[in-house]
Amino acid sequence: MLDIKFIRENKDIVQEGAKKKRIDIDIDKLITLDDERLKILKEVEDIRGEVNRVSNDIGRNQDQALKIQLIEEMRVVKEDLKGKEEKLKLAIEEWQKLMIQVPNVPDISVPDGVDDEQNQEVRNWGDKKVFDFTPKDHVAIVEDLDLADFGRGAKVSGFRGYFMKNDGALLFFALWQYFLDYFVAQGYTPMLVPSLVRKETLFGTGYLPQGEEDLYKTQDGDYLAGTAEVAMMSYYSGEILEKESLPKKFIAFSPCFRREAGSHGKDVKGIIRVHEFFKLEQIILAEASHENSARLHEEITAHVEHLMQELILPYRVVVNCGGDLGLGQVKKYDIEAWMPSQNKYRETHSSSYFHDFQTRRLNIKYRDDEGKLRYVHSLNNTACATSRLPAAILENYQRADGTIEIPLVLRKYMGGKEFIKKIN
RNA sequence: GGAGACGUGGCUGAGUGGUUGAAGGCACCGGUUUCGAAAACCGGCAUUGGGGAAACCUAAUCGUGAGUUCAAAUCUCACCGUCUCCGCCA
Repeated sequence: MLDIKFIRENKDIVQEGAKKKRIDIDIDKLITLDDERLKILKEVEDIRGEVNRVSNDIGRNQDQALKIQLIEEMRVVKEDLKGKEEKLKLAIEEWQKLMIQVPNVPDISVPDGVDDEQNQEVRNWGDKKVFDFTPKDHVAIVEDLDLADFGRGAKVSGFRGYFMKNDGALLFFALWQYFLDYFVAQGYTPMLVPSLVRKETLFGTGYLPQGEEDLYKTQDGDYLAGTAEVAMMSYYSGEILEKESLPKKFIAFSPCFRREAGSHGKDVKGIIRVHEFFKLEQIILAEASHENSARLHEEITAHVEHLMQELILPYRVVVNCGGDLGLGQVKKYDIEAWMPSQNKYRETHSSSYFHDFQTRRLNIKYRDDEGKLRYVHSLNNTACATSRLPAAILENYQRADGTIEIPLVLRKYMGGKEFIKKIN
């Protein structure tokens, strides 16, 4: 959600921003609605003022006859007020409907483009490994080494269901622990957060109302979140934070649920695209400064790049084009790991910042140096998404004999083991 | 699932129909005092919208939303949440 004042004062910027995001919205119409809203609001407030004044007179007056006369007068005025209040309510509803559709303005550095095809590579790291054999895809690897079970996964959980087992399961645990250790050492607060969340949290983070079809919903009207960001961002909703406590940095772990509606044909095998996975997510709440947000954005991206380098996984960073940005995002980088079997990079991390788009909806504020209440800025980036990251590791670390070399930094989390082999 | 209690400002806590945006306390800010500090004393101190250059004026806000009334923190209803007890489960 943007500030209506900001929208009014920067009409063209907001309209251009929406266009860049390929979102169809009429800002002029919104402003006309806002004019209407303010006009009716003024009328309603004037009448309320009169009612307040006269009511106070009635309370103080001892003259019974006059009292009765004033009460009668007010009764008539109230009739008029009722009609106007009804009009105001409708005007606000229509206004709000449009307000929540107004996207945040993308940063000037965001390239123009329709979808992820037009995302631009910013940099890449690592040599794509040259295999002297035909590398297997991660599906074949996990099946050959008995690291996952998709057949029984589907039997038990349905389409895209999976079990991780043996060293496949241990690899997940190793990655979580490795990433967690790193972020805790960086001063991040470790959190285990709920996946089962209330509707308001998804509105606040901008996943609703637009993303309804991608979310699982319970019979009680709650939802299963697709990321720990949802619960973590809502953690401080409605609160006023101490400026000295900012930036707050969290490394939050949770199961993640995604319906993947509309992508039925994509990645139908394996653990690249699943309905349920686990993720460590970086979430930051910071003071309201664009420079600060932009700096932190680079920082949360750099953390992941550092870890990818430690894992020796070739990757590239792309800056997402306007059309590939979410409603609230100002700018987003995707970090994509090299997948040898597909001969292309695949997204493993998504790093974005929002300014106060989320916190305005969630009502998270702090008091600045002048004592003024301001909405904090929010940012988030994937830290470690299992399953995608282990899939990349398995493919990049496979050997001719079918075994997997365990990345050096993960060995201590896997009992010192160097290779993943088939257990007989 | 059943029964009950409760939800007031940054915190605490009064307030059951009429200048109550809300007493008192804590915290915070300014001042007096002091060599300096503490203590004490004096003063200030909610948010949001609208108008205004400003002083200031005005409307709304006591969990949320409806309702009763000339007038609601206060009465009614629904919802959300918290707590206590019982039941169920671990």
